Amino acid sequence: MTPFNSSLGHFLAKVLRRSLLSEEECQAILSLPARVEHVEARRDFVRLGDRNPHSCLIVDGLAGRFGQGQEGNRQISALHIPGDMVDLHSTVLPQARSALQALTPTTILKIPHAALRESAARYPAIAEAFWRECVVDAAVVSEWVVNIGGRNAGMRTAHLICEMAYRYRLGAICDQFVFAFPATQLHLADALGLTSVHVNRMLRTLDAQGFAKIRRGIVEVMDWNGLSEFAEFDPAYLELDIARRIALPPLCVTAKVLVEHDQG
Amino acid sequence: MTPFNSSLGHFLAKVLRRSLLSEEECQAILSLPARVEHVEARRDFVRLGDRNPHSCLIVDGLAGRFGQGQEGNRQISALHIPGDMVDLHSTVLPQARSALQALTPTTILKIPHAALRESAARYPAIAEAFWRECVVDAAVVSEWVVNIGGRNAGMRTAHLICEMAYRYRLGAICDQFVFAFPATQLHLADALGLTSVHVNRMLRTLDAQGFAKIRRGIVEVMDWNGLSEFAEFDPAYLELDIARRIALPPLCVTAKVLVEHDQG
DNA sequence: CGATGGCTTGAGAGGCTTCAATGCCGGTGG
DNA sequence: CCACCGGCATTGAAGCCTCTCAAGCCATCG
Repeated sequence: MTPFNSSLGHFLAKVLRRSLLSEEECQAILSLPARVEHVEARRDFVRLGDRNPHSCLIVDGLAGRFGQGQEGNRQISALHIPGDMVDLHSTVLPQARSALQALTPTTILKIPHAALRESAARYPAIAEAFWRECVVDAAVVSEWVVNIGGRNAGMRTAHLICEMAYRYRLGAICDQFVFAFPATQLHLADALGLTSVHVNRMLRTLDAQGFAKIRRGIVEVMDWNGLSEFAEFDPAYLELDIARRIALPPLCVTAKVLVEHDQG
Repeated sequence: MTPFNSSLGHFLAKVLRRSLLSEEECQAILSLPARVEHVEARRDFVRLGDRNPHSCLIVDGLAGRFGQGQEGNRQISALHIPGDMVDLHSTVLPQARSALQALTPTTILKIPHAALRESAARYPAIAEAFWRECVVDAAVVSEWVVNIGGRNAGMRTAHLICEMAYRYRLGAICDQFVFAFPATQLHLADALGLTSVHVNRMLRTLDAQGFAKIRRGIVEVMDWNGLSEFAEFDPAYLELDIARRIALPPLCVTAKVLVEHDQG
């Protein structure tokens, strides 16, 4: 199994939490053609206005979506972690309305729109799954509006930490844990609509309250209950367990396929 | 032609600016089954967590999407005007993650998911068009993040006015014009992440600068160039003219159908 | 060892909120 | 027809949250 397919497996794993696919449909996703590319930190791999013939899947690293705005005061409107298809929407809307930048050295997989469209056309369930992925992404952005518009700096920061924890760990949360999240305080500031100075102060507060701390790209959650309550965090919007809630045919058939390819 | 279809025509008009559909596909949309419903001001017609079997199209009035948050400090994450299918995403993600509330007395059209899914299944172009509508909605929300997180109160307010002007007039903008936008200053405050007191001051400033004023739900733009430059407004994200830019087969065939039904 | 990038901390300024009071307008009931 | 009432707009004053500016620190790396 090539490394391509194991990355696609990571993507498929997320998709399968939200959509039920047959073994054949899973195979179709796993065998999508793709080209690996490495992007150094601070470089845009999608620029505003670009019309690329492919979507990008994050294999490794961290990427930010920068909304159309002035150069000064850059605002990040989404953060993308490994397994995220950052660009899936470009399949139906090719012209990029926001830039995508690697925040750390990042590996991406470029998947041709033609191939995505082909598998969507051939398997309606895949088309629906892709559509649903876009809808979930939108729900996350929508929650960012609530977060930035409706909460103060401390809660905002805590909420973002909660979201990233939940996404990195695919919902597997206990009271204390650690995870890698290589964003700088400047990145956090751009994502939260704050200054890096103030983000710093909020992080020190969260640490002092015993909730969580960040050191060199490693987040250490010391009190998940306290943190998530303080942030008013409700993970429902991340929709990481819909397939189970929709509960049509059982997930095990497709899960088998997934495991094979993850270990490959 | 029933009033149902003329409302669907308004929706179709927006869709056709972004997607190219055959005459038959337009017909399929126009003949979607639907039920009219009137919602009084301040009432939720979709509550958090609801699993409705239909999507809602705004026929008349104004609706707001309220993100999941505490009751105090309500944050609006989207505003929806006549012709908007506020709920299209619920076709693939039935459980509502945000409440929808009528801000003024509002008329909606409830369109069964079953019918939407059926037409999407039968006409792949319709599935793609629906998917694209969701993606455009997401782009708008994304721009709200940039607006709220990255601009100060004055620019924020101006930017929202620009966006609503552009959406109400479907991009047909001249230097001076008037349009109805029945949001109160409290609604604007909830949408902008400000207090109504401060929104009021910003509106008075915009008026004093000769840009625009709002009186009793009527926006009067006195200097579009000044206003949109002040707000750093770039309408590209609203994607109101993609079909023309994509420019595959000409639009005239479908446009004819549309006009017939709009006048019906 | 200097250069670089990120983190930390302080002091002062200012943008926005909070609290509070008044005015305006349309709707309603006597 | 008029008085009252409720929701919204407007304005002022005080205070806090966050920004700005600035400096110093620490780790990493060539």
